[in-house]
Amino acid sequence: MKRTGFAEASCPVARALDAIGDVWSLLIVRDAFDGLRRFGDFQKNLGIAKGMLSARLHRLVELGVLEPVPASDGSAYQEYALTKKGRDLFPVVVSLRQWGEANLYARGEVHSDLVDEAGQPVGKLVLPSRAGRPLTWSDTRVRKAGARKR
Amino acid sequence: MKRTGFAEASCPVARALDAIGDVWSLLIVRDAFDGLRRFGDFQKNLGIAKGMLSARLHRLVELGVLEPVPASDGSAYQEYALTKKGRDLFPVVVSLRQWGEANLYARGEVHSDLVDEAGQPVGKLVLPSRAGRPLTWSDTRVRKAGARKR
DNA sequence: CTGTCCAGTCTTATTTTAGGACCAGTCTGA
DNA sequence: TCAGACTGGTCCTAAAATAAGACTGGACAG
Repeated sequence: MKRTGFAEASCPVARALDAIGDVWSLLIVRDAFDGLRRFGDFQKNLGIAKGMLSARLHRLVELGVLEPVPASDGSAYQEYALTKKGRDLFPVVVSLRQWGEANLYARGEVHSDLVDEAGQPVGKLVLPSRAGRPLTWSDTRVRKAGARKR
Repeated sequence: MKRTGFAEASCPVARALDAIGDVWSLLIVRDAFDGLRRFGDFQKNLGIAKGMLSARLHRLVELGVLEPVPASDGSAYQEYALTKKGRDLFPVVVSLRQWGEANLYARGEVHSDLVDEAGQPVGKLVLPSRAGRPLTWSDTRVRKAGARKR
């Protein structure tokens, strides 16, 4: 029997990880946010094995994160564009980036930066309460759904 | 020769994924936010193989995401508590949760919810510009560091 | 046409993971 | 107090995922 994974979990975190919780998928999405669209561009940029890339792209298309579109330069080739569902991953990529920046670099070590149109570094992600007050981990808790599995 | 992974990448997203970009690590962290602290509790709740859990916990400790602390109930056993670095992962877990909620559930399907102390559902994560204006994916770009690898 | 580029598929070797069996200290209650 | 259960692992094996590269067939440029 096949292992189900977490695709049916009642916890959205588990489901999300089941869908895109591997290194390559998220790196592909990150590159897509940077404007990459072609198989060869992803492959070159990531150094990923072609079979892996092929499988990941197909899975992301199947999930509705990417969609195949005709090449923007008029050639007969194909490109992969982020869908709405894919663009919705923006906060995921940004949160990983901010955690990495804050916790994984030695002082003085350089890294790429996320900036706005004016070239200004962006602020930190904020989780607002319904009333607009910023919340931290200690201000929140998870209210479980009825189901047993998480 | 050993594969280096992305531990030295100049892109913080790649480094972050190299550190905690696997399903189990993030589920463990999610459970830690829910208050779980003991080996057996994680094991029961996740249904993870003990060897895997052991390896993951040790890695998270080594990374400084968790730290081993004496059991809070006075017994001789050990617990694992989130460090500052671990608590910094809060936005990562929340962003995954929100993406999952919005994109992975059929209408009417129930899931657990993140609520504040008053029991109110929380708002969506917001990325503010330095000036405080909310930014979306199309308002930002990545400014590369000097290095070649990403 | 010919050679090169693009976007894959297929194959094989290696690494990782899942699932259990096993084990040594800790605690509990009869 | 000591038998049995609980805790927190380690170790083994089988199965699955991944890396690396050879191979392929259509697109395109000269």
